[in-house]
Formats: sequence, C-alpha cells, structure tokens
Amino acid sequence: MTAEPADPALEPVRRPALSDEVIERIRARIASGDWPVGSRIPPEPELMRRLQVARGTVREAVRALAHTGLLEVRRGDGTYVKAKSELSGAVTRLYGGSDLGQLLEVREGLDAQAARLAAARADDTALDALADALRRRAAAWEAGDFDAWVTADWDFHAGVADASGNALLAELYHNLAGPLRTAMAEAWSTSGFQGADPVGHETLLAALRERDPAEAGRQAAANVSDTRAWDEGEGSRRG
Amino acid sequence: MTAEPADPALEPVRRPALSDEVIERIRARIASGDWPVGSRIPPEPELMRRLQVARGTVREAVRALAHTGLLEVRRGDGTYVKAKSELSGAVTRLYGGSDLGQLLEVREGLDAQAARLAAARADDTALDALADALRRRAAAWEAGDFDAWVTADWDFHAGVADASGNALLAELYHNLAGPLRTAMAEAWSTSGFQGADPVGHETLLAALRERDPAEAGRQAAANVSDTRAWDEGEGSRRG
DNA sequence: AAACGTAAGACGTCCGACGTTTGATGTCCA
DNA sequence: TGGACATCAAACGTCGGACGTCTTACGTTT
Repeated sequence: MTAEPADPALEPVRRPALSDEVIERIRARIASGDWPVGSRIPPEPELMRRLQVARGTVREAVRALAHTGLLEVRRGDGTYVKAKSELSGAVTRLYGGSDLGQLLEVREGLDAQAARLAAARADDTALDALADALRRRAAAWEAGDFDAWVTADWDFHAGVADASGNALLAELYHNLAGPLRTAMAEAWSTSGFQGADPVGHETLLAALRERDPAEAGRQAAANVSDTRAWDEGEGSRRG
Repeated sequence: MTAEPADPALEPVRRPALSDEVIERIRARIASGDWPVGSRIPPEPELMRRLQVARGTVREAVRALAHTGLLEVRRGDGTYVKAKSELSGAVTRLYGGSDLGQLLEVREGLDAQAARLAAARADDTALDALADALRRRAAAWEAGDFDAWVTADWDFHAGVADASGNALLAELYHNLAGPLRTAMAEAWSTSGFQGADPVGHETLLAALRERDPAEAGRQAAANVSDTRAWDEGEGSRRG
C-alpha cells in the first residue's frame, strides 16, 4: 500500500474507446438539433468515411444508441432519430406494459410538485397557454373528440411541468407520456376508460394564477386521484 | 387505401436482430441475479461459443448494455456487471453535474407521494425498519459521524419509497440517489452543506403510523423543503 | 393504371487478423 | 528471503473484407 500523492499531472492516461467517441459525436448531433427527430442519419458507409473508423466501430455506437431509444434502425432502409432524450427508452423498458395504477401514482407525485413549483414561478405567458389548453380540452370534451381531448389534456399537464421551471422534472414528466399513453390505451380498450372529470383542472389553473403553491399541489393531486379512482373503481364496467 | 382486415395469422414476419436477442439474454442473466453486480461476465470468446454468434454480434450487445450503464468493460481485463437497472445510467447521463436544487425538487415530489402511499400501505415490519433507521440516524448525528448519518438518512427515505408499494416510484427514487449524492458532495465541499434538521423525520414516521396520508405527504415535503432552503439560503456561508 | 420484376442502397452477420492493455506468473539478483 | 524486473497469456479494441437479406425506388409489362 504505497501512498500515492494526488498529482493531477500524473493521472493515468486514459483513452476512451473509439466507439464511445462515435457515440458522443452522434449524440451531440441529435442534441444540437442537427439531426432532428424523425430524420435519417447518414448510412454506415458514410459515417465510416467521415469519422475514419471501421464499420464495426460505427455499428457498435449506433447499436448502443438504438438500444437506449435514441435511434431506430430499419434494416434495408436506414437509421432514424427516434428521440432526443435517453430517458424515455429506459422508462419504457422498465415499465413496458406495466401497471397503469403505478404510472398514475408516479404521475400524481410529479404533477403535484410541478403545480406547487409552477404556482411560484409560472409567468403570464405560460398561464395563458395553460388556459388555452383548457379551452381546447373542454371543447373536445363537448364535441366527443377523444383524440383532441387527450392532446389538449396532455398539453395542459405538460405545460404545468414546463412552467415549474425545473428541467429535470419536466423531462421526467414528458418521458412518462409514452408508457402512460400505452397503458391508458390498453385500459381504454379493456374497460372503456375515457378520461377524468373535465372540471378539476380549472381550479388548478385558478390556484396557479393566485400563486398559491399549497392549493395548486392539492388540486393537481386531486385531479389524478380522480382518474385513478375511476380506473380502479369503475373500470370493470363496460357493457 | 385498401382496408386491411385484421388477421393475426397474416401479420408481417418479423425476426428481431440477433444482437437484440443477445442483449436480452445478457440482461436476463443480470436481472435474475445469475450475474450479480460486481461479477465478471464470460469473455467474448466464450459468449461467442455458447451463443453461437460472431464476435461482432456479441460486441454490439455488450457495447449497448455498457452504454446504458448495466455493464462496465475494462480493456485487457474483462466485462463486469455494474448495475441491475438501466434507469440509473440514463438519469446520471441526463443530469450529471446538474442543479442540486432541481434534483431536490424532484425528490421532494417523489418523497411526498411515497409518504402518502406508504401511510396507506406500509406494514408494521416496514414501519419498524423505518424507526430503526431513524434511531441510527439520530445516533450518527450525535456522534458527528457524517457518513453514517448519510447512510441512515438514505435508508429511511428509501425505506419510505419501498413501503409505498409502488415499484416504479421506488425504482425512480433509488436511481436518483447517485446523481443526488454527487451533487450533495459537491455542495458540501463548496458550501459546507451537512444535512437537514434531524427532527422532522420523526413526525413523518408518526404520520405513517397513524395512517394519515395527507399529513405524511405534508411532513415529507416539509423535510426536503428545509434541506433545500438551507442549501439555497444559507449555503453560501462557510468561514 | 395496376401488377410485376429488377436493381441499388442499407443494415445484419460472419470470418480472420493484428494491436493494446491488463493481470498473473515466473525469474533473477541483492 | 523478498522485492524488482521481465515475460506471457488473456481479454478487449479496431480494422478489413465478404456475403446475405431486406427495403425502397424505378422501370417494364400487361
């Protein structure tokens, strides 16, 4: 056990693997928006040429990013950008086809916290956008347009998360959407689930306008609780 | 637009990529505990032999799992299991070195929700374990043992998350630990942060024992809020 | 105009080779 | 005897080429 003096200049020379370097290059392109979601990235031969690495190295990098959900590889066609964040893939894989109840409970926690923070931080622009989402939500409910209702409802909730001023919270919330939507679609097909009370959200918005974090948190929690109660309680009725 | 009749027998024949199959095999071994965290997995040549695939295929799979943080590849040595869940890596990569405040706000939301759920679901065994963690926490505080305090404090909070009966919530909470610890260590070194009021947790435990979700949620939120206030408010003092 | 056949592009997999790093083993000398 | 050194095998890193299969686009035929 020789005591090693801490000498930054004598740290081990570490050279990251080439494939890791390629991963970073690709991720940077995606994060910067150079390769937007849905676009096709250059084919492997071109990446080989431009990065000056062997095909196996390129493939290892692409495969890694595809596994995390950032890329989607279509054999015979090409490789496409699927998402900007890697969180979604992890959450999806962790909870693919899992309990809707658990997802909703997590959402409730994030929802309440986002509401509390948004009550303290949201600016008027954000509040107006939330009001607009609620108008569209109500209109879709009246018209019986389920898709439009889902979209508007999500716009509202996601808007609250964005208005929380917490990027991590917003990111977590957004990435919960995929699994949530899947689970909800399944619940809808098996139990006729069609959404919650269209009134409660108004009181949440009111609490946000009044800068009342505690009340906003209560209202947000109440909204999702209603949805969950509906799903668990009356969810088995159908015909 | 020819309408396609839904015929399960005529669905497209899809064969998943071999490397994806290898990924699943390895992940299954890790998830099942066959290959515990810290152990070394069989070298590439043996995986080739046992899985009957080419080395490139094995490498693509290993590289993908390494990128998500499940495996750690040490050149010249071997490949080791680094974690059981892929969430940790994603969260770390997403918020490595990010705002301590944002992490704490997310934790607060999860904490409060976990407390609410635990108040309704925790059994006596779990409650006793929480009480024990609090005892250790208090003792460490008295003794000025910072490491022991951190451990006991985390045991308590994580215990609440586990007692919530929501596996997703618990998983999210546990995987927040890494980035949180890193950010806290940084805050501690720059501002002398040393932990929050050691009293509040007792009232949370009391609320859990009384099966009072609302009160438990309030207490949990209050605990972390205190910590954040300390960090943001008095965090700049030091000498 | 619709159906078919064809060809090019792109990813999937395999094989073999060599380099670099690491850890362990063995050896030599003080 | 014990420590420092040299050596070697194992394991990962990278490269290059080859062939198969799938997807798409395009031209041809009917």
